Amino acid sequence: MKIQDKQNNQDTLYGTIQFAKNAGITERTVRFYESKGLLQPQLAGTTRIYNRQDHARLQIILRGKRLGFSLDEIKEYLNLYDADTEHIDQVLYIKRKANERTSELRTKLQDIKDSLQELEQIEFECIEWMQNKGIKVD
Amino acid sequence: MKIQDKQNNQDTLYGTIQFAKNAGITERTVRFYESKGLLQPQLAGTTRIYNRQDHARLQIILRGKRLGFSLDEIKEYLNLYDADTEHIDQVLYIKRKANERTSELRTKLQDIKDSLQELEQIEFECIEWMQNKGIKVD
DNA sequence: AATTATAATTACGTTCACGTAATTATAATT
DNA sequence: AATTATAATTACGTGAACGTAATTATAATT
Repeated sequence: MKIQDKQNNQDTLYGTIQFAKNAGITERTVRFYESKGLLQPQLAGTTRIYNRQDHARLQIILRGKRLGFSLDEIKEYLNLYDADTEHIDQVLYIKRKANERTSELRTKLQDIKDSLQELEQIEFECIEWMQNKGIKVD
Repeated sequence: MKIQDKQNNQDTLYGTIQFAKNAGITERTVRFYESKGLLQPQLAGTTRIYNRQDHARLQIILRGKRLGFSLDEIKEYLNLYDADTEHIDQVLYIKRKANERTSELRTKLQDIKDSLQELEQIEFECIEWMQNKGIKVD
């Protein structure tokens, strides 16, 4: 038996409202993400049921947003996870896309390092300014 | 004499079009940034003249955009640079803002590290898949 | 000075990522 | 079965960040 058996593996389930609240976003946003194909919760009749996988997906979505990716880009990223790899073409495609994303992230990583360094410099100058004025610094 | 003397320090100057082209953005975007107070080029009559400082500012703007900051946030960030620090309140404010920005960047930094690790894992699985199929990998 | 080219100024349009109801449908409770 | 509560479905609105002209003004050239 596989580790992740979607049918038998019962975990905590949530409705749309709780699912949204747990992540600190609105119901509207959750529905919007589903409408864009980023989330595909199970249906109990007409009501949406979100499980832990859905939560994990949402976390990836929110992380992507924090990094400035568009929802379309995030969708592509999610596809790297749940792609059904039957043909070699699929696997190669995923590998290529993963590498592309890696490059983008490395750029952002460098951007952040640069920014952090500048901020450190700014803070240093502030402290220096205060020391020159004879002001005690914590 | 100060190192950076804006009047006497002559460097390469550009008009709006060239300035935009150099950065790989449109004229409209440059004007838009000025209208939002992110750029303040010198005026030769009615024509805008951009110098190296302006270019540096633009690079910071674009970097901020790559990291997903809004133009308003970027504007705040730019203010940390050219704030005229006369009063202690000003300096403390800048120091605090710099620290806030640092925190945000650390979060993004962690987000990126997590993402990079996941991508590495995905790539690994792709390679593994291909090896299992007996496919040569570069 | 008249013409041409360059730059600037309105001003309306657009896409993304939702917000904000209002309405409708379904589920739960009495 | 009727009522109440919960969830889902339209549908119009919004702010950010520009795009895309069209028009106007300024600068450069002849």
